[in-house]
This record gives sequence, C-alpha cells and structure tokens, in this order.
Amino acid sequence: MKDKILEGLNPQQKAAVEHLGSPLFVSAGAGSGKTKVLTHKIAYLVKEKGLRPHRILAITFTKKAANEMLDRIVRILAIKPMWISTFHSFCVKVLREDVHKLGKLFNRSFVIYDTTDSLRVLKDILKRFNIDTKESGDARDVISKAKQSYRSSIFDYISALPYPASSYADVAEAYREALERSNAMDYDDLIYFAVELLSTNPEIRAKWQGRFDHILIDEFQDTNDIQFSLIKLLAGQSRNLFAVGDFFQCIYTWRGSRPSNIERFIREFGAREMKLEKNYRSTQRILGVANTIVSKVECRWSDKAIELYTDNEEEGDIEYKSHDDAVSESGWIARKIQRLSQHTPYSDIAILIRMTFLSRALESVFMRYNIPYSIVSGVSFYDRAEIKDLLSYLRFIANPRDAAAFERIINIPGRGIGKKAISNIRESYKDDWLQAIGDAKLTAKQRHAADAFIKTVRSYQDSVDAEPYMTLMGLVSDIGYFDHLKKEYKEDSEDRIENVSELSNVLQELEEEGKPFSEFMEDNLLASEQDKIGKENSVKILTLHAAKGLEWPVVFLPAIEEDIFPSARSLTNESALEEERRLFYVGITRAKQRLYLSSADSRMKFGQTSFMMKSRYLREIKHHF
DNA sequence: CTTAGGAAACTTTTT
DNA sequence: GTTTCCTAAG
Repeated sequence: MKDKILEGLNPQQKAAVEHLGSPLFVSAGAGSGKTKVLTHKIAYLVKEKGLRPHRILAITFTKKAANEMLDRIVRILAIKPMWISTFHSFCVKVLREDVHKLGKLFNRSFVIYDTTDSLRVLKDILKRFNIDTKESGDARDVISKAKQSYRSSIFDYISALPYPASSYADVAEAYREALERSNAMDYDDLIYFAVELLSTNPEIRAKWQGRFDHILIDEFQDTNDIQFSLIKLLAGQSRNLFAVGDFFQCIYTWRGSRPSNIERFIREFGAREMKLEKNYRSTQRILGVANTIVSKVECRWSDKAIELYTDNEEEGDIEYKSHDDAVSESGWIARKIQRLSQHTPYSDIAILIRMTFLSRALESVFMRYNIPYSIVSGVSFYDRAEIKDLLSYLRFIANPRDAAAFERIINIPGRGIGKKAISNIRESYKDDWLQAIGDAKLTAKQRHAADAFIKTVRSYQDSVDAEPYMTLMGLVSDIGYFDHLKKEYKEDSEDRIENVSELSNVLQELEEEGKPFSEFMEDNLLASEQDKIGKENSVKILTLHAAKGLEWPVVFLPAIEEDIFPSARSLTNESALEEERRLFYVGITRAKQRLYLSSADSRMKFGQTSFMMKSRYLREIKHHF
C-alpha cells in the first residue's frame, strides 16, 4: 500500500508527503502537483501513520477544490474524511454547533447574507444616518476590512481609522445590531464569530483543538489576517501543520489576502520550507511565456521565484493576434473553436476574461456560430431577480426575523407598500417582522394587503423546511407571482417563468431527498463561482479570478489591452499593478497545450466605441511568438 | 404616498 | 448594455 501512495510522485513531492514532526510550507508553482501532494499526504497519514480520517482537517479556498480533493482521496483510500472544507464552511460548522455560547442573540439556525442582502441592510442604515446610499459600497468595504483584521471592538477600530473611513463607525455598529436582530451573518461574520468563539472561550477552543491531529491548508498565499488567527487557534500547540501556496498566484489582496502570511507561517510556527518546481501541466512553450512574466515581477519575494520546468516534449501551440475591433476578435475565436472542435471536445476549451462585460461580445458571436458555451461568472441562476424573490419568500417564511428578505418581498408583487409604509413598519419592529406589519400604522388599503400577506406567510410556516416544493407552488399561486412577472417584464417574462419552474424542479428533488430547505440555502450561498462550472460539453467563459486552480487543454486570453489587462483602476497603484501581473501569470498557466492571446484596437465600452492600446504584457512576451 | 418613465451614471476581480 | 436616480403624474 505504501508503494501505491508514494508511487508516481517525484522526489520533491515524495519528500513533502513523507515529512512529519514539524510544520511544513510547500512552495508549489503552477501545475506542479499541489493538489496531488495534499491528497497523497492525507492518504499517507491515514494508511501509513494510522491517523483516523475524521481527525484530519483540510482547508481549501473554494468548495470546488474541496470536492475535488475529496473525490481523489475517496479514489485512493475508499474512505471519506469528514473535515475537508473551505474556511467559510468550516466556520459555519463551528457556529452551528456552538454559536449559543457566544452570548449574543444568534441561535443555531442563523441565516447567511450574501452581498446583496447585506448591502440592502446597509443602505437602510445609511438612510437613517442621512448619508448618501451611494456610499454603501465604501461602508461595506470598511466594515469588511475591519472584520478581516479581527479586533475585539469593530467600532473602536473603525473610529481610529483616518477619515473618511472613521465616519462609518456608527454605521458599522448599527449594521452589527441589525444583523444580530435578524439572526443573520454575512460572509465576514462567519469567520469573525468563529474566531471570537474560539479565542474567548477556552473550553470550546480546547474541544475544537482536540478534534484534529493534523491540519492542512491549501492556497496559503490567499489567506487573510483573520484566517491566520483561526489556524493559530485551531493548531494550539500542535506541530502537525502543513500548508501549500505560491506567492505568484496571489490574486486576492484587494479582498484582504496577505501573501506575507506565508512568511508569518514559517516564522511563527517554525515551519520548514520545500519547493515544487516541476510542472506537469503545460508545454515548454507555454511555460516559457509564464517564466518571462514571473521574471518581471518586482517584489520583495523575488527570492521565492519559482522557475518552472517540464520534460513535456509536446510542441503545443501558442499564438497572438491583433484585431481591428472586438467583433472580429470574437469571430476569430469562434472560427478557431470550430476548427478545434473537430478533434477537441468543447469542454476542453476555456476563455478567460479580465472583466465580466467582455463576455457579451463573445456570447453573441457564439450564438451565431452555434458554439455551445456557458458563462461561469456574471449573473448566475441564483442571482436572477425572480429566483431571489421567491427564495426570499421562503427564507422569510422560515425566519420572520430576516430583515433583508422582508425588505425584498414586502412590496413584491406591488401591494402599495412603499418607502413611507416600510419605515412605519420598521418603527414597530420588536423581534419579528410579521408582528411589526401587524402593529404598524397603515392606510386602510395597505392594511388590507398587509393582512393578506401575513396570512399567506403564516399558512406556510410549518411546511417550508420539510416541504419547500409544495410551499413554493402554493405561494406562487397565492401571491399571483406569474402575473407580476408578466406585468413587470413583458417580453422576457416567458424566460423568467421558465426559471421559476426550474427552481421548482430543484426544490422538488430536494423534497424527495428529504433534505431541509435551510441546508439547501447554505449550500448555494457558500458555493463559489467555480462550483457552478457544469460538466456539460461547452466552452467555458469565466474570469481569471474564477479560473484559479483550474486547467484546460485550450485557453484563450482575449482583450489583452491597456485599461483592461492591466485594468485601469490598478494603474495608479504599484502593488495593484503587481497583482495584475500575477493574474496574467495565473491566466497563462491555466493552459495545457494551446494558448491563444488576442487584442482589439477598438471595443464597445458603456455602449460606445473606445480605442484601445495593446497591453504592456504583449511587448514583454512578443519574442515567444 | 406610490408608481411610471425617462435620464444619468456606471462596471475589476468574489468567499 | 444595464442599473439606479429623479421627477412628474396618479
């Protein structure tokens, strides 16, 4: 068995798998078999060292990575370890078990707010403070950054920031109260409260520390401060820590990632370092381009630079083509795909874009050429208005404290309950929105509509969790939702009704499996863009960020133009520009055999033609073509 | 007080 | 191309 686990690993990978007794950081270049090392390490610990699988904790960046790791381990071991999850979903597990020990209003059935939900709450608060709601995004960023740095008082932390950030301290406090009253947590809260729970409560900390013999962390370069704290709290005195990462694939500093956590990990845990430099993914020519880009990275980790090499003899294909405009660029891509499709499945092809709006030009051309495609980023199924409306209804029925859901649905379909009426309702709120609607001062007409709303919601309260499908069907007819769609959306109402029926199929399946509605909501909220990549035979269009950790035989990188890649916003800031370069590196290294780059001299932006300049990156790599 | 319709403003990247 | 903002009419 030992041979089977270590078989097929190169000496560097083997050393990383076999290393025991001290924390270890493995610096793993793109395509160097990082996931392989992680999975084989877990298999090795179980088979060779006799660790019990449920005592191993592995933390990944996306759910997709977690699932992939789980699949591979099941293939090697035929055992399913329990604790392979993302930072967020791990924290949800901690909180579902122990949140009541936090001494707050939260209970175990708390709901998770996505970005839209939390912005909705935040906008209300800004209005109350007489601040322009345009600032909701800024306020959210300040609050989010504050939570990520983990201070015991968010209010004090924000107050001490330089103006204008400091002006959001009261807003942050009101936001915190509002979410707690709604029994709701946003993405940052999940980690923040888990860390608070573990750091303030020694018994709970001891309990969780005692559960794991070994902790492994993937994509360490993209962890942030609070995630580092979480690892520290979970590790305790344990020396059995293992992390992998790559400075040059750090692409989330704008979201609080701290690549310096790698150095901190080595210093604070006394970790040893190893490198994986052999690439098993790409051809020599593709790696040549990647290495050129990396060699130009100017940063203080340049001593960590990894020069990737391969003994892959395949020629592969790389090409760059300049176009007059975005339409001819898309046409060129479409024709290339048509030719490739004679011997390559569509699902082996990906188009990686810097900004989501770039997908539109591609979409219209692909439709004309009959090329099956799917867009991974952008408006996903669960972001569609009609789906969010109905899920908010179900959420509200299940939890009448849910403020974001309440605000979304109270006037959908139109009940004549507008801004003024909602603010009246808010005034009579104690701990349940249904009671607030009942108590609020309303006009006779509004009262009539509001009472009907209350009656409908109450009639499903006992059935929503166990019978979400039946509830949805009843609800849609009770509130006349299809009529609402026909009235609001006219010509594309048919598509939207179709979406609702798709949702009902999903819920029907759920109901047949006997899975509760609350669990379904959680799975969808914590799913990443990557998780939505279907297995169907289609060309995938996705952002470079969403492509992290993935690979395809054929990769297109269109719109390699100044102001797009690197993006206009990064130009004023040296470290942002460095991140763009790393992102370009990530893009190139997704390709296994064929890499096609292109740019256009003009492109539609904001519905108007803009002239574009070729990206600086093209100059740097042009000797490769 | 609400709603409809047109004008203005806006798009990095997302767990 | 799309969301949100603003104003005037119901």
